Amino acid sequence: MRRVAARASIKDIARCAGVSHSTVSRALRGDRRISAATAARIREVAAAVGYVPHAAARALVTCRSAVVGLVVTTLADPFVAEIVAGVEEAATLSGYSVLLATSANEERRELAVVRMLAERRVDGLIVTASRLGERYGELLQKLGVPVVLINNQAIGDYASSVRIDDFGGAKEVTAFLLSLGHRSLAFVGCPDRPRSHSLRRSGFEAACSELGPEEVCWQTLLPSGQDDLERGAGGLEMALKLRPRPTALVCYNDMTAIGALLSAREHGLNVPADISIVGFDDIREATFVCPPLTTVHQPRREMGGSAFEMLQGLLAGQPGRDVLVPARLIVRSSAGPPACSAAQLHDR
Amino acid sequence: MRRVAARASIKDIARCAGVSHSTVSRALRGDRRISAATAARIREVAAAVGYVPHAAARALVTCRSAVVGLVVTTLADPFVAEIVAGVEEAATLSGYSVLLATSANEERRELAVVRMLAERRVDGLIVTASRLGERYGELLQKLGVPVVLINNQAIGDYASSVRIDDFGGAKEVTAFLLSLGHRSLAFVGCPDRPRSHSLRRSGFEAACSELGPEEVCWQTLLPSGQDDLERGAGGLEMALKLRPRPTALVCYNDMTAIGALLSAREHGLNVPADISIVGFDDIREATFVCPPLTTVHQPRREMGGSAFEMLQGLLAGQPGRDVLVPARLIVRSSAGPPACSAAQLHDR
DNA sequence: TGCGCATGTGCACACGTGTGCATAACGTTG
DNA sequence: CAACGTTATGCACACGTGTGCACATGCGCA
Repeated sequence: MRRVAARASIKDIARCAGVSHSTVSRALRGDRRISAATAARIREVAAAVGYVPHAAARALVTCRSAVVGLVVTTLADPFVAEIVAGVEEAATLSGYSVLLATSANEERRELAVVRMLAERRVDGLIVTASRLGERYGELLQKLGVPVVLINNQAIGDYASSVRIDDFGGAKEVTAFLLSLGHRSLAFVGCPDRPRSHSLRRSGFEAACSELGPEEVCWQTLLPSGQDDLERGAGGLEMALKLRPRPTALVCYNDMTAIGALLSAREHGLNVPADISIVGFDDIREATFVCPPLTTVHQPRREMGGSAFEMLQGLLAGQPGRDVLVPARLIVRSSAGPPACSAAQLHDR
Repeated sequence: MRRVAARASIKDIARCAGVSHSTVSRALRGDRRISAATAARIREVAAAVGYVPHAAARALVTCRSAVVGLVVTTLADPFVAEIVAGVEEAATLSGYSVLLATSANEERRELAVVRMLAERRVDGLIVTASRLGERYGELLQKLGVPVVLINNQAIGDYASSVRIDDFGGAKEVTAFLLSLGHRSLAFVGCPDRPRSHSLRRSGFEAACSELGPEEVCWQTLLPSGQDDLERGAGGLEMALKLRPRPTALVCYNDMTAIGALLSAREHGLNVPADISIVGFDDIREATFVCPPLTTVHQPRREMGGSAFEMLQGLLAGQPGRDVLVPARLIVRSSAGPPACSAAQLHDR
């Protein structure tokens, strides 16, 4: 029971100021019942001894830790990292701290993570695009603490969540391609992420449907592959074999689009002259790839921020909501008008 | 004083099992003095009531929180994010949790961060490439807790730290360029980050010096600009005006190299045929840029991991060390042999 | 039987903070 | 002058866990 780090406590301050520790506690917390003179003296002593309140002790008695847990799949993904940045910023602004945990989509890690967060008695939880989201009901029960999901992939639950408008974004970028004159399009999908995949696909189809099947020809490709990059390359290969050959690819996300882009380059195709390729997410790489990617922007930082604010609302007793964040079209140069090329005419 | 979340405590278990709470505490912690039968019964009851230990209460009495603070400048930088991932992984493996804090290199934020970490009574602190590192002595005193610095930019202190071998990496990539036949080189620097800048520059110069000034011509460019991208572009502009014109640019980091690359493209120059460009860091963008960047790899994840292990060592009473992490040359296609072109001959 | 020892358990306190209630001092009013 | 309200403070307990020490029990041995 030896004390390792001997920091001044309110009892020490009380002794120095000649009052009881309760008076110190109240004075430092700004209780108006303490006389101005006493409060001033106490604050003076506190500053003199370098008093730093002990969060754990306070948490013990108040049953509030002022800590939120943030569970992500992996921080290696810059997409996730920016969401984390948004959460951290908003949390700090409200006097909360962020306990970071990585699930890596592994069952064992997830279990350990939940256990850790339970032991630390976090006030609330934010979970991004993880499998954990699927079992959020279980989570809620286990931790007994409000949970907010970001870009949750589980279909059909009605937790509090912040999601990008997958449908609207995909529809908008597809409409953009149609307005450029494209009449044969393909969607390169990613069934691993069921919810956003089906929503983006629906948005793609909705835009095409508005012109009608006699006017425009569209279909969905589901290439297999280890990661998005591979699937993108596979999507391009599949597209090249289609007749009529698509003049534009709407890819599930930017990494898929970049995969398709690199593969197109290998096939000696010029983007966008020979084929237009668009993505979704607007990751940093989209700017540097050549040509820069036309895509749909997700305001990741803001999404992290509003997730925290929603969590704060839940903690204050407000009901949960399902917030849809609008997506914004970013026009760069990977999409252009379809070349009325010999190849294309020939294909017909 | 109403309890919000009523969780079972060891006292509840004690009541159910008909023992004292001390016995429960000892049994759950594996104290051998408790008889096997009692311990088994207690564990059974604990599982039945869904007991979850209260980390804050334990921290209060043991004076150890099993939490480390991790201070970063910004998570928006994927470079930083991967270090965070490495720290988190190692910490979790050792039963520690990570409290994340962003300083944004702003004085006010830093103050708030330190205050927060002090209140939470973190056991130790890891600081990455921040201005905070410069005042680590002050930090140490204020928090009274071991600190490990990653890629610290402050020159001349001897804290525990993990650093990439800036000198060795820059020397290796420069030697590679020389081996390709380049004889006129420029280093595009970034004086904002004094320590790594001067070390990389020294590595560059050391490699060149080995061939000697009569054999090879080299110099350092210090373009101004808002960010690395701009400085890279500026570096290229400056290089184009030099006589003899450098055939290869060694850039402070990948973002600078990418800036130079994009600018070269705008000037109608072919990389690497007209000019070779290499970077440092091996960020993800380096793979996707066109042509893919030859660069020096920093094992960020591993560096985060060893920073945590060092911190654990400090907590166990081991002395601080200054670990230099070897950098590895990554050959891609932004560097090639210098064209013995008309332009170059003409310039002489 | 008395003594010493090993084993198992409980008592009581500690950690630092917050708060309901009692109380003391003081001023106001009937 | 007494009753009462207001203001300022302290007492005592609570939160959940860990641990030094005392103590009870049982066993072996002189």
